[in-house]
Amino acid sequence: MEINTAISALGALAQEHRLAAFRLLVRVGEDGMAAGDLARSLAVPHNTMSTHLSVLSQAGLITSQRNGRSIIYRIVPDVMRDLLGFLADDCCQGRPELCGIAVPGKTSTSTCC
Amino acid sequence: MEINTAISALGALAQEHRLAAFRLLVRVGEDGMAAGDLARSLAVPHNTMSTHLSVLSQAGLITSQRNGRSIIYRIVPDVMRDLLGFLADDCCQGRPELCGIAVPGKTSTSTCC
DNA sequence: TATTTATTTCCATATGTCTGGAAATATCGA
DNA sequence: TCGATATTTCCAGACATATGGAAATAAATA
Repeated sequence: MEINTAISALGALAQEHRLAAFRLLVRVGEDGMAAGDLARSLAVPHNTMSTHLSVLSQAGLITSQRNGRSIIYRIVPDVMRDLLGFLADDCCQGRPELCGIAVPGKTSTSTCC
Repeated sequence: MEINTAISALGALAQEHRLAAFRLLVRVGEDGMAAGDLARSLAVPHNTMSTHLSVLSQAGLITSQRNGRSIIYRIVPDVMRDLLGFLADDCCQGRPELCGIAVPGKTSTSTCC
């Protein structure tokens, strides 16, 4: 993962409503959720939520797809996985105990280190 | 990890110079690094770097300790580990394949799920 | 076509962040 | 005590972000 990709993903998640929306989308999985339902669920005005969703979208963390009058948002699993891998990467260069996570399929071994 | 802790940690890392400083501190490990050395290494003015270090510090990601004229900064491994766990948490509630990481010691099993 | 529903875009305001010059504080060595 | 070194704090300008009212766009339905 490129450093600028990581920065915009971290920045996108570093906001109360966006983090909440992202976590909700993660939980609902590939069914996704309409913009209006997200706004209602999180008690955020629709236009404000729309702005936040576009930030998450531009960071590549979610995608949108029109379905009739609604626009369905879904997470992009790969980007989240890459971000976790990116954050874990450094500590695994020499000091695995600092990160304490394992990333399957990262290399030949079954841990990130 | 509390949600506000996560937000400030994410926000602290979502900036070019801070992310670079943090990653450098992760790489040097518990030896840590002086504020001036960090500024020089990353080609950032000392006062600007000082501000960034205080943001990382307030987010709990690093700590400081005076050593003579220098102030040594070190990462706080637990907070990084907690943040990774926090981000991984949601996707592991039902959709482990989305997160693709394992957090040892998370529960009784050896993976986060 | 007109109406309702769903969402986005436009816009202005308020607030927060990034930056670096200059001054203040702290420590060491002479 | 003085000067040099290391770092922080203060400050102000430039820029970016968050918010929500109002209008615009898009789609379904009658």
